Amino acid sequence: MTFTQIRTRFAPSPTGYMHVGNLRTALYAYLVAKQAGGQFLLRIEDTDQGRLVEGAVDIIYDTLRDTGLLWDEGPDIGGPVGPYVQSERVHMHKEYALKLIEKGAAYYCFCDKERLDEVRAQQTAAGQDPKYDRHCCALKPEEILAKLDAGVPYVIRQKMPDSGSTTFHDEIFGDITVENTSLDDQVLIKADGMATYNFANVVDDHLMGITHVIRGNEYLSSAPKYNLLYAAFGWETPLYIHCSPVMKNATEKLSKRNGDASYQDLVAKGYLKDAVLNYIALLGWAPGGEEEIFTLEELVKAFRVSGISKSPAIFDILKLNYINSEYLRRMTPEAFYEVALPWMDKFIQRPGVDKKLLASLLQVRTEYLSDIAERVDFIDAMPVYSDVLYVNKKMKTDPATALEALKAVLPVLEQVEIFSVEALHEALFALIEKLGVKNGYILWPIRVAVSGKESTPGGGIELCAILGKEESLARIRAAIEKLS
RNA sequence: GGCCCGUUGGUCAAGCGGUUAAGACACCGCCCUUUCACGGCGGUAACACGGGUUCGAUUCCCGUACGGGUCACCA
Repeated sequence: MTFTQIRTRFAPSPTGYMHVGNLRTALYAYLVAKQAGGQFLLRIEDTDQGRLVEGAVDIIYDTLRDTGLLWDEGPDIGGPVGPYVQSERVHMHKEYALKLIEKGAAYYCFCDKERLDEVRAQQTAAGQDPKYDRHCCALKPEEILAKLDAGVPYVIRQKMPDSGSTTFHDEIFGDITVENTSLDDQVLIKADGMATYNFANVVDDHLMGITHVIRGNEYLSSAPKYNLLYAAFGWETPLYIHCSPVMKNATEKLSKRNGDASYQDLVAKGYLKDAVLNYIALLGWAPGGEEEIFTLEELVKAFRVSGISKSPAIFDILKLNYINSEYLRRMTPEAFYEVALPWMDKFIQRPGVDKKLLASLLQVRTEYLSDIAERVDFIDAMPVYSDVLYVNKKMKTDPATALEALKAVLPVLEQVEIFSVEALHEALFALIEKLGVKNGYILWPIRVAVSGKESTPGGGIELCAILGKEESLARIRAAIEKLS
């Protein structure tokens, strides 16, 4: 099968969570393909049967679908070059391994683990690099046949050149050259008949018409071996794009064990999926211009492989907060209300709270949805607070003036029928004018009296409107008593 | 340890032989404001180190240091 378009793939192994780094690799692969009008494929690499984790494939599907990284071909939807699950391609891998043996680029190996360990131990003790000693490479054809007939377990190894060097090109790192003698005769087909990743990915990428291989740079040092494989088959090598890892800090990669920055965790904390995707696109990639906020469609247009950086990037939750709050702020009030409602419901039990009003106040103050919790905690119950909160230099207030102000406020509020922002505003500003004082002289004490906090969503007027008449008056009376 | 790769402010990063070394986040200050936030304005802060090459190095080369990756019948 030949393809004329650009084809990329995301090829995760289903061994657990979807990390931010994985997701970024998927995103970059998607962008490279879509930008050129090509195809983005999903292939599940499950050749290590021992490490499979139940449900992991679903996490991959869900995450990709959730973020809009839709694949054109994959295990669930099929395609022209299936199957898309690596374990279902064993017969192809085996077939190609055999071809390699015919070409003299691979050979059977019957060494068992004990011998291998022993050889390794000796080499290490002698100060040499551990490397397969090619014990089975020297086997005569009849010896091989005899062992095969006898059912001796075997693997198939790639035969590396004895001399010279191999150069491969990476779009990010440039040309990298290694001495062939430093390459080990790696296993291509395992004793269980499955291909190793190192072999399967080469065969599958070729058979699937993959033109751009995008993956983490832990494969950088293996890449020369892949090129040797492509060369042995006489296949054209794909373009390589090896991405540096996303780090938790300067020395540790981001991982489930290290922290909580898996995609699922971030969404659970109330980060928007578009914001997460936007942020991770920026982690290790620089857009040409000043703009940093991109929809997926915009990323498709703006993305350039040349903008990917070589060095690892540290995941910065503060920057994610910023991106996320930017998304939140750009939403319509209605849309924000929709996403904020479940969180307000979760943290507010008091009936009668005007959540539309609250949402409008929360919209510019929220960084991620779960931080709504501490912003609204005063609604259900007055926190314990100190009277020093009444001290505000700019407003020229202190506990004494606050007591005075609240005593003046109470009768005025008692006269207000409906606690709407408009009605409260009118009544209180009339009082302010009558008294000839600064706004804050009256309003600051109200805020503290009804919330017990110095930072709240909205000022005293909004807070009273949210709490309603009965509760607001009760809190103000309690405050007067507390101050007296 | 061998091999491979990387290193610009606290973080993400632009830069690609001559620049006052962008921008964003964070931080600080000011303004606005019924606080915080938002918004506006301004500020602190960086080329890991040592040698070359060059009229001139953040940029090119070589070392050193630090960090990462890899040396599996894991991917």
